[in-house]
Amino acid sequence: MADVAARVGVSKMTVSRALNRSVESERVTSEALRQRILQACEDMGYVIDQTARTFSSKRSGFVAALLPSLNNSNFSETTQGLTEVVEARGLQLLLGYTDYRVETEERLIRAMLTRRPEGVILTGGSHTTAARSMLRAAGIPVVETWDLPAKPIEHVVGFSNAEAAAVMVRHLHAKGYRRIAFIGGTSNRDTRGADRRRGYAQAIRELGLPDGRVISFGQPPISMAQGGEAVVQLIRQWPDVDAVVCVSDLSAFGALMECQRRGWDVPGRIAIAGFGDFEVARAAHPRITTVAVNCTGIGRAAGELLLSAIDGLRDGHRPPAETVLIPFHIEQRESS
Amino acid sequence: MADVAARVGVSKMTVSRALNRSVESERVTSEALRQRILQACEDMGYVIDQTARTFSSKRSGFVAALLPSLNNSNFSETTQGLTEVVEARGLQLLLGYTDYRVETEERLIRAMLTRRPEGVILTGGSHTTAARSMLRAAGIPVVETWDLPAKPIEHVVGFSNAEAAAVMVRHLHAKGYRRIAFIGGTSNRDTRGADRRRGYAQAIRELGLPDGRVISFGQPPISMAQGGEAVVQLIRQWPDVDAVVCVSDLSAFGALMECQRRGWDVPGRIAIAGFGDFEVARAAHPRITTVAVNCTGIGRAAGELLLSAIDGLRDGHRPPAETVLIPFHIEQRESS
DNA sequence: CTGTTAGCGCTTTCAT
DNA sequence: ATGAAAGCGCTAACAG
Repeated sequence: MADVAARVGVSKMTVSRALNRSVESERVTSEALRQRILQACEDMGYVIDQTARTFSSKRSGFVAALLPSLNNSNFSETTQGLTEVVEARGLQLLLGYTDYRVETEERLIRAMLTRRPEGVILTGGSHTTAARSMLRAAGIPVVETWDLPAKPIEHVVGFSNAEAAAVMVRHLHAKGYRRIAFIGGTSNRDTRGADRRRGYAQAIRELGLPDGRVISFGQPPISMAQGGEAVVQLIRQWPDVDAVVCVSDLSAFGALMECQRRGWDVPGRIAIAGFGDFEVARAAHPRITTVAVNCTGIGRAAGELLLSAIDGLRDGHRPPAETVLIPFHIEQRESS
Repeated sequence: MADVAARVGVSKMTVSRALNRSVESERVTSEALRQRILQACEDMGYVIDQTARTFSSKRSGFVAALLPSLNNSNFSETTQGLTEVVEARGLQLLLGYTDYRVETEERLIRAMLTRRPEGVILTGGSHTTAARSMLRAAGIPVVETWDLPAKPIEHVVGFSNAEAAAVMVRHLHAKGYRRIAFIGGTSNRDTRGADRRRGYAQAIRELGLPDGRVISFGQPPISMAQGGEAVVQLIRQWPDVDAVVCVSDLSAFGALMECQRRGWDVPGRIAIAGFGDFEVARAAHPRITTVAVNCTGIGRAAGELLLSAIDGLRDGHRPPAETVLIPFHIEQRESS
């Protein structure tokens, strides 16, 4: 930077300001001078050292987003929306994936925080105590997504997974189904999955339908193959079942394919519903009834919430914690 | 750090060394003292400032990996393998996604480089000139994966996509199919897809089969829905076709479902083959014949190559560029 | 094995 | 609008 300054005939400070003009909107250098400086940087192949900048200014220029999985069209779309919003503001998005494990999430949060992100986006509302306190201590804005945690860390953009599953049960009930089962994972590692099961169970009770028809199969997130195995077990255990709500479209799809393999008509023998409106649910034959969420919208809203919180913090105040509800709806398709 | 040092009654430097003992394997402080220091850090709630550490030491402690998509089980598995290897060495993996666009990749590389990663993992062998020169200038190890670029940047872990597609064509030919088509995207944005098409075309020529039966449909990576539309167009255009190789399992699956919707028997009316051995190919009914690659193996090999290059660089020498070939094989299933 | 000294490249702060 | 000086928190290098 000193070399560039020398070449243009100004001080390091002026170069620094010219380079940061784009980030801050304050006008500092004359546009002509600024262009000369930028040109000189280009000519000399100079790029600012972000590590020194971060170190000195306490602003890292990045935001961390933690995803449970890198193989999920829902989270992928959310990330897309997040990227749009955050990069438009000149912040970089750095991703990590937790593999649906809170311990991994904790490790990642710790690692990310040492790099001083300006904000953190989490997926879900379930975190270790250590993770919570680290985030609190860091004093940076946090947004939890895809969930409606009972005790949010700060901001939230999501919906009630329990309510969504309940709505699906009521929908199937309205279509005339009466012996409605649920397929999900064995543990509560995927807390959104556990919430959906809870919502299912409650709706069943409220409607006075025969309950307890729950197949738990495999470590979440359960796979297509596990969905297939689960539906076989389901029909063996409760032969009278006429519909099944699956914890996700992936297991729903696995169940659907297994039914076809065994010659069980869907929805004639059994109706199948999924969750998430994954691509596979739209493409399958028959197309799978599912709960559709505006995934990109979650990302955008989370990004905007985070940005305004970051802005607030820079201006010295902390905006109050906000919760943005994202609507969902049932996509009624051929599988029910 | 000074406070911790004061409390333990040593110098800052000793604290620094104790904290870095875990990373470097050199033994510096006595274990007892080290434990006391670590305890003091814990008690005082002190965590090292990674940004200062990075700034001072020129070691960021992270490796950047760029993925084309966050919704692809192949890349997800590769990342899993990469994570294992890289984190075992105390390096953090920071992810970015390019959306299959070289311009986005270039922007990401620029942004990552300002944070001084110790190495970079790229997907594919196609990059902008600017990206290549930035990476070269950065002087850090680079590994390209999932491809066999003609002019690699440095290290490579991959296989020939063209050859893999050719092997699939020969496999179908051996099974008796003669009028074999190809479904892929319209542009060369997905270069691995373009390579596969090239391999297909060459194998067709070498076998003396009727050629030109290529449907290009939509911007890559082409979706399930587009695979479905493409197969309809294919059968309309060349009604004599008896098999189709799809650029990926996703489009193969879309084609398969569309055939079922229209009552075209698979593989009776038309055989369908995919690429990648995605979960959906194993779960579909009928199961989809595909090219299976050891995805996790690619990630592990890439990570190991990168680590040894980083080690070499720390010891002051640059290990010669290496290319690791990853084997692939045909999974013959029910769709052909 | 431990301490001392001197920065790393930038921005903050305070002048002008 | 621009410049000069003073660090940010840590580690490299060297000395003991």
